[in-house]
Amino acid sequence: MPRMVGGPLHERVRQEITRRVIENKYKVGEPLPSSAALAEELGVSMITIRRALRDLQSTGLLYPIRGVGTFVRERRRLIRELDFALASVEQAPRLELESHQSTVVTWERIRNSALNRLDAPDEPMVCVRKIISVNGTLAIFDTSYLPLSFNDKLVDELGNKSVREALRNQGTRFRKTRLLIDAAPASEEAQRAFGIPNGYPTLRRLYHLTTGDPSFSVFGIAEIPFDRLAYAVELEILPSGR
Amino acid sequence: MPRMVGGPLHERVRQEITRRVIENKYKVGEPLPSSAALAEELGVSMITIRRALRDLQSTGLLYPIRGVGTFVRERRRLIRELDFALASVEQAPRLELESHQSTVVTWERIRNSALNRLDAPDEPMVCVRKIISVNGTLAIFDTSYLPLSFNDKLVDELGNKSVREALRNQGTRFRKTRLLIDAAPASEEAQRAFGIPNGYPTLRRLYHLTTGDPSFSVFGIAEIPFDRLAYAVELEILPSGR
DNA sequence: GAGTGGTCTAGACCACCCT
DNA sequence: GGGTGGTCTAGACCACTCC
Repeated sequence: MPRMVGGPLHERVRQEITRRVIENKYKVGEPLPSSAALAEELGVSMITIRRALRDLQSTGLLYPIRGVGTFVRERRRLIRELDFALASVEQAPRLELESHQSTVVTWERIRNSALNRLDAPDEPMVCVRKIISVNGTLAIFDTSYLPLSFNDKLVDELGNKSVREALRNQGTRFRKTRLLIDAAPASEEAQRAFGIPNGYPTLRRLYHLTTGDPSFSVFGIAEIPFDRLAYAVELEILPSGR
Repeated sequence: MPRMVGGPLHERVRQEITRRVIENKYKVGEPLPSSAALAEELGVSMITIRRALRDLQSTGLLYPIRGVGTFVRERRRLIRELDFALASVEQAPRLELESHQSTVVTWERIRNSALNRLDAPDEPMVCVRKIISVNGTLAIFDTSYLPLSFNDKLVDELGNKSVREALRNQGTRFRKTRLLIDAAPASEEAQRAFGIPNGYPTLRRLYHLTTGDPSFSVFGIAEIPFDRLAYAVELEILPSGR
């Protein structure tokens, strides 16, 4: 019954459902009508409904709970300064609550080929994987690689502090940070960590932290579901340009 | 026949096809076997094959050409300095070829709600939409809003130069730039512009350029398919922090 | 005309949740 | 038990490309 014109049926159904969400006919936290009900109401087959719903799940508008229903995802994105991670603790009081969860520490080579672009070495390193919540929302899946020998005290600290802080407590001082910011479909690990579907867009921050010692630098990737966080940057401008 | 264990069939098929692409069994520029051939070879229904192929299209690994076949997408991502757009023309010689295509200039309000986060005004402005190629690849879908009256010479310049350059030639000098960098599923406009499917991840740069005149500032969004471009940033570090 | 991918359909089975 | 979403199947039709 979506009287919208043009395009495949599943697309028109998708637009109709999107419209209803925007108009607040389908509200956050409440389930949509079931696929069967929607199929009957809109006069299309259930398969077409599922197709439309799945497309809307992969764009983050909806999420399914098996055996319960399909829900409207809440959407409010935090904004964080890109150099948030860089200012000293004293200078940039942490306005955002950040907690580090389910940290896993292993000993392995860098596998993620994206880090090649930062000239990451191909040697076994200490690998720290963790999920970071910001303001109570699971937001960041972080994998970092340290050129360290294991050290119980350090491993302990890595559990609940950031890598940067843990290393700072051990006397390491960083000099420079190189970042690559890009987007990518969620990795399989991120899909599991956040419960997001295949292909879900993520914002990534690839980092290379350097110290005075050229043999000691930290590499890593922070993977962030697109609906959780945005980075803010403020730049003064030289005379002109683009 | 994918003997991989666990998970739904379409997922195992997806992994099998991914493996073949990684191992270069399916090469860039050549078509994969047809859905029917894959269905027979792998011993699953064609529908399951199409499901796997569609998932791989939305992650950018494959792309379909109707009536011809499904192909492996070429993948090489350009890296650009985030402040590329900010340095003066003299100081940062443009290493990357950039061409501006199919520019459309209109008069409208800012519709994209993402720009609200940059405190964009709700008044009609000159809106410039264009597709920008970098090094010969369609890479950026740019929409910018200028608080201007129409001006034939300007509209002319907007056609083949960047907004910043065109305004510079009219005497405008920018002071500061606020940026938001995030990810998002491709907008419908970007889907059309780049021929990418619904839900395709994009990297976005939302910008607010300010001049000395508080009533004159430029807002805009640059939308970039995730496989085209990454932003590089280099930062000196204050004493410590995360 | 033969091959391709895209759409739409019906129907069956499963795993899961709630009551 | 009765609801939900998820998977997998078969089959038909269309639009398109290529020969």
